[in-house]
Amino acid sequence: MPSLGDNAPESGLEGGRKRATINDIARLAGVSKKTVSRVINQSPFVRDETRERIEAVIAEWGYAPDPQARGLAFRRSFLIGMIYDNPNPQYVVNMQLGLLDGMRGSGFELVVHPCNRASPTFLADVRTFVERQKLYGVVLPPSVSEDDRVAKLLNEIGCAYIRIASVELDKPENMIVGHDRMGGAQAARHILDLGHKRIAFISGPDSFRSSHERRGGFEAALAERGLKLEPSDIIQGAYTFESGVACGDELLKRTPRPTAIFAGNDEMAAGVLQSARKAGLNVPADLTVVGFDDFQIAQAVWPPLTTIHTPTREIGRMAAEKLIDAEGRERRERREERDPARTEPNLVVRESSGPAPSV
Amino acid sequence: MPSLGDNAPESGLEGGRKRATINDIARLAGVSKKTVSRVINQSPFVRDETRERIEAVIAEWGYAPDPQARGLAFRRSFLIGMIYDNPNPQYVVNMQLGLLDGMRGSGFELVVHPCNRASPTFLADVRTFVERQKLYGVVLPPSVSEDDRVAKLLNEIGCAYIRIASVELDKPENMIVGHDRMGGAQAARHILDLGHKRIAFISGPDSFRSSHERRGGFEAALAERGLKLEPSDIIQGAYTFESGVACGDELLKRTPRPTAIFAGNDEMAAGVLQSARKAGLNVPADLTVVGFDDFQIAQAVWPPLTTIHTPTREIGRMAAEKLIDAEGRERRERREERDPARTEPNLVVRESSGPAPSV
DNA sequence: CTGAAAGCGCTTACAG
DNA sequence: CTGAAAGCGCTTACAG
Repeated sequence: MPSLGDNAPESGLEGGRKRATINDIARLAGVSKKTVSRVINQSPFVRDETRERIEAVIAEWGYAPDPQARGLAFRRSFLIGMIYDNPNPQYVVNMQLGLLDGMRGSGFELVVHPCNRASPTFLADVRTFVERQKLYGVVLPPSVSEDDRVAKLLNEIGCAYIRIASVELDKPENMIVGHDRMGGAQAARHILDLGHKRIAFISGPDSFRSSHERRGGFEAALAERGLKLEPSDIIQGAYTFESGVACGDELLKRTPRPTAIFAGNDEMAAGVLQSARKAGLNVPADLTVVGFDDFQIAQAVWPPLTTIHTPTREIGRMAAEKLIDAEGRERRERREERDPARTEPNLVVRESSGPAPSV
Repeated sequence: MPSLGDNAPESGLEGGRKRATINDIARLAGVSKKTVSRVINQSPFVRDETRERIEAVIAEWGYAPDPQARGLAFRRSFLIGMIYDNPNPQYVVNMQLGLLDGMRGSGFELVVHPCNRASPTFLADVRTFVERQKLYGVVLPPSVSEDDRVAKLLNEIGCAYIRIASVELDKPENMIVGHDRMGGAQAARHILDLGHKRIAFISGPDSFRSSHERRGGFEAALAERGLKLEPSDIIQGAYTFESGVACGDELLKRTPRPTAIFAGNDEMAAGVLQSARKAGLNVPADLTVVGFDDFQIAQAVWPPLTTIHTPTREIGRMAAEKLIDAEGRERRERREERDPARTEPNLVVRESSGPAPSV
């Protein structure tokens, strides 16, 4: 067999002009195109000897089926959509990278679709997007994932989907569940281990499930050690830097002041740092601050934030694999790799947390 | 004409089961599908009366041509690729949003393709991506945009492309040129206006054109006021936070110390802030720090960074429009909107810059 | 296990 | 200005 590329069409006289089609392969292998189609689609109903001959021709010519033609015949494209409204760039990029990791070598491509859940045409837009592109499937990160109307729509139009969320909102085959609750508990234990008693929590917006889960885990772990947050110890932010500053201001003017603040995400924690600086407080000597997510901001800020690292990219990879595998693809082996621990959050201790001040 | 959606197929007995095809529209309008195709493709060779009749049927049934079928016949998809290796999440997300802005309503979709320019299979990968998906066109942000091999390849395989870069590297129709040079000059003038004399510059890596342009603009504006940077006043970073810390450490231990540092991007400027804090220096009293980009980090850091805002999203919008319009689409009107000033960088003064210390 | 026919939903020549 | 035929590169029934 000639080496690849030696007499591939690209190097011939008509260099790169035309790619081989299923008809070329069929002719060259002396079979019908239907049989070539069978080996492309891994049908078991092909004699080994025939399959090998066809595969050799395919390899020799560097043939790859046209996804557009295949899609037209299948009535379904080889496109996977990511429909999202998460405002954090790093989350978005990490999620995209993770999805791409899971899609690598599969022949699928990723189409990105930011959206606005508050728009009156939101659902119609999603529907148009999915139907017009005949999407193979879609991945929904929070908070789109938390919108049952979207899941209902997708079910109606028969589009495969994976919801990424911090609680099991749907059938297991449609879910990748994060462990925000566990992360909240890790934060609580860390703060408790440092000896803090006056502890406050800045939650994210109510509309995010993660917000409730992080809080729930935090409060549960506190309760395990006999500590209970008063309603006044819990204050609501918006997952933004500015809201972190505002909540910090509010909390730090109190008497007695909390000695530790757990913020629902890094941006708000960074805001608390800002607020503490304005108040002339020293972190971590006077105040411990713990964030959540471990995005870049956690390290760019001073002091660098102790935070809960969440494996966004890994979760994305699992979501894509689940979507693709769902249809009975190979690479079942990879399942082994899927160590659940890899999707668990973990505490990263940096310099914004320290022992409770001995008052 | 019945109102849209009233007796559209979705609401019929076979609710949502089947979308109208070109054949349905042709039959309903009493013409051949070729004529429907003509109105879809805005051919001038259709009698007005015929066109209106067809358009009415199209509107009534909410018909939209299948991009996959159209792509197969056209031998070209309605997909636009973004091929990039820029490591900054905010840049990537803003660029994606800008491209999407420019594509809105056009029927095109965005396929993202991060890549590694150092990979031995890099060019082959790009080629496979473009050819297999029969991409309508691709947008190349830096530093992929600066790779002439990519442009050459794209020309060879006849794929439309737009290079986004800080210098005119290609024919105008293939370029969106940023104004990094102007931004560098703005930084210089600001620092000069504050009375600084001992000024240092932290450049990005040599492999980024923006790095040279920002420096070039900075030095030129300095020269206009009779100031010249010594080679030792220029130090090279890597556009990363860590490199900013390292360069800051290096610069701040000198005697005499610079009173102002212009860093080639915000991340490095944030690093300098960190370094200054370690050295016990007060910003801006002892040291002025100016960044470039105006990404989120510029505001999260303390003190908030004076920096050069670059309109990444707007540039992305222009790139997408140029790619699509290039093929002779309508919306020429929009051209008017294209105020060149909107793509220019501009100085954002925050708290990291102040008058030169009176030593 | 393999193939000939028809079709997916469009467009490109080619006529008229 | 309009249309009938053939084709884009695949797959789905249906035979054998």
